[in-house]
Amino acid sequence: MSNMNLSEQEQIRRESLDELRKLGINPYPAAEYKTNAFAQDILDNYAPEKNNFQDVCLAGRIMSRRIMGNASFAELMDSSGRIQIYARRDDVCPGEDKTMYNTVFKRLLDIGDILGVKGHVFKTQMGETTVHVDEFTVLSKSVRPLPVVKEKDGILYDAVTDPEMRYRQRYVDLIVNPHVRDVFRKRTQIIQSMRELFNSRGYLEVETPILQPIPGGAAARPFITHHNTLDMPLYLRVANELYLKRLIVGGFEGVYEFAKDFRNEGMDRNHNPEFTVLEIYIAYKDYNWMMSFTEEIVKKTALDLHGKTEITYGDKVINLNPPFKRISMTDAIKENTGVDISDLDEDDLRKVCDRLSVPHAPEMGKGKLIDQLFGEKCEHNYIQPTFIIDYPTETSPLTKMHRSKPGVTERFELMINGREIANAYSELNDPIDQMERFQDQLRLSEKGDDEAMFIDLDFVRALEYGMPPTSGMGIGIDRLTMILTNQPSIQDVLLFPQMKPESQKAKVESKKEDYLEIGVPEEWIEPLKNLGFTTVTKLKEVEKHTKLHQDICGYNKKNKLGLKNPTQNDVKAWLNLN
RNA sequence: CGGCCCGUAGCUCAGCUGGCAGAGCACGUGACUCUUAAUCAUGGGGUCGAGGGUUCGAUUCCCUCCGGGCCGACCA
Repeated sequence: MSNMNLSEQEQIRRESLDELRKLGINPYPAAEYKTNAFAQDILDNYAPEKNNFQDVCLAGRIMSRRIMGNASFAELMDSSGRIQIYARRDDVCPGEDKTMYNTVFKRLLDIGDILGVKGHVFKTQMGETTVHVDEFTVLSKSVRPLPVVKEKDGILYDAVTDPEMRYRQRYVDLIVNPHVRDVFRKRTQIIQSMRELFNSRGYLEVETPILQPIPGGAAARPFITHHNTLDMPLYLRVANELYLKRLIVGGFEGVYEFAKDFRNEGMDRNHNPEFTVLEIYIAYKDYNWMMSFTEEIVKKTALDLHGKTEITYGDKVINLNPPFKRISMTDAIKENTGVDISDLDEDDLRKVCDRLSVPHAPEMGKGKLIDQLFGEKCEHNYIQPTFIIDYPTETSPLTKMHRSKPGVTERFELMINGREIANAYSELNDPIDQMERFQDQLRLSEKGDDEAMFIDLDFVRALEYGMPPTSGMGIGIDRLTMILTNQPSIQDVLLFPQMKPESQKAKVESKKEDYLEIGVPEEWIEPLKNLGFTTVTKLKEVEKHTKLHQDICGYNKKNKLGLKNPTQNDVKAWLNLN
């Protein structure tokens, strides 16, 4: 047994496990456990005068225990919430045999175990709604102690806050931090709200490739992988835009996808290597229509979630009630810096950047410089929802030229809390223009812009067959969820945020045979490993066999192993010091 | 990639100027039939993230590494 590596509490729980088995109780039963109640439903709806919930069966995890002599309390947590249970010896054990109460309930159960209970609901003298247990079933034994979080008057004591624990072991976070489950329920609800809206309009939810031969649709560094059979590189998608537009070419009027995208870039509180984007494309619409639709989407999700459009994010109050402010990028820069860039050329823009100490690089073109000015000086100021419209052509290669303003495209981004939440265009559907824009991107790429877009010739071919005028939009679901659930970091709205792997201590251990070969009796192998001599080599590095002998005898005594101590000469022989 | 901070019992955290490793909860044993951060008594539990250095002596000081957080850079 290598129980020596387990903590005391883990060992005790494993012993309880064995004891349960000896009592004929399977700690991991296979059978379905039919419940007929949830904790929250009981708490909300139990009324003594109605005499309801008198034959309930529920299942959940033991979260706390208050063990007394012949009666005990515990708290059971199911998916809906927590409820107190009350077990009395003579109710649980009506006959002579009191084992189920005295031994199983009081001694062998632990915080963290999954338990099923049958009984009736009552109110205690203290007024707490409680399930009086007539019968209980061990449904799953927990052999690893859970962090114990106590709570009184809504204040948590010893709450688990260590981010590493919370993100790496999200299952623990979800168990002991109930509000975390709420966040993820809300995340799903946000997506459901949108899906309802889209489906009610007859738009089609689709799935498009995640493994793409050309990572198109956005300017970003992709993850690359390799397909063995085809012997070719494949990329994890950075966007699904080009595929959805192919479907509009194919004749669907509205298509959407909740897509995981992947970008091989930095990680911080707003960026995770994989993230979720809703992209939606609708034929015969333009970006003006899409702005109104975006307002409707945001308003609906907020209302469905909170019943109001005014939300709190950190120390800010944000009102998501439409209409949202609309301002062109040029006007936004004027509003925030006082500089009118509408007639400036590339050199002038550089001077403006220098004057405002906005960093820029030689390979940046006019569009990039404008983008840079906006990003540095304007973006963070738009706390209330604001549409920034009419982006430079250079950085918008998939967007239709503006119908009346030269040099800009029909594109908008929605800013909330100073961050981009949505991005949309009147989609470029002129195949010849599209091909030229792709070639411009190629030139930028040759100039050193490593995030210029790849050319997708098949996409151009699709446009050549004719795509109806279309507007498309993408919403960053993670960021929207952050705002709607008041979470400061993207890691708080991702169930399993990306983390560096834990250092799995590469445990190189010598085999049993290796120890036997140098003369160590089998019974001493485990103790030696626990003393740190996990390999024969390490053992042989010992210089004083007398010291090792002392350690071994001491270990034997301390752990009450009752083994026969080796002689000094035995130990000397293992080390080959003769 | 740079700056700052953190890593000690299952969990939350103390540990001062280098001198036997601490508390609360949890856990074990005993008492207790409506408790609720249950209570009372009592006991056990540690590779102080890893490795190296200085020192008679390192959880503490120095260096390297690993992991995490915040801020910045990059990145829509």
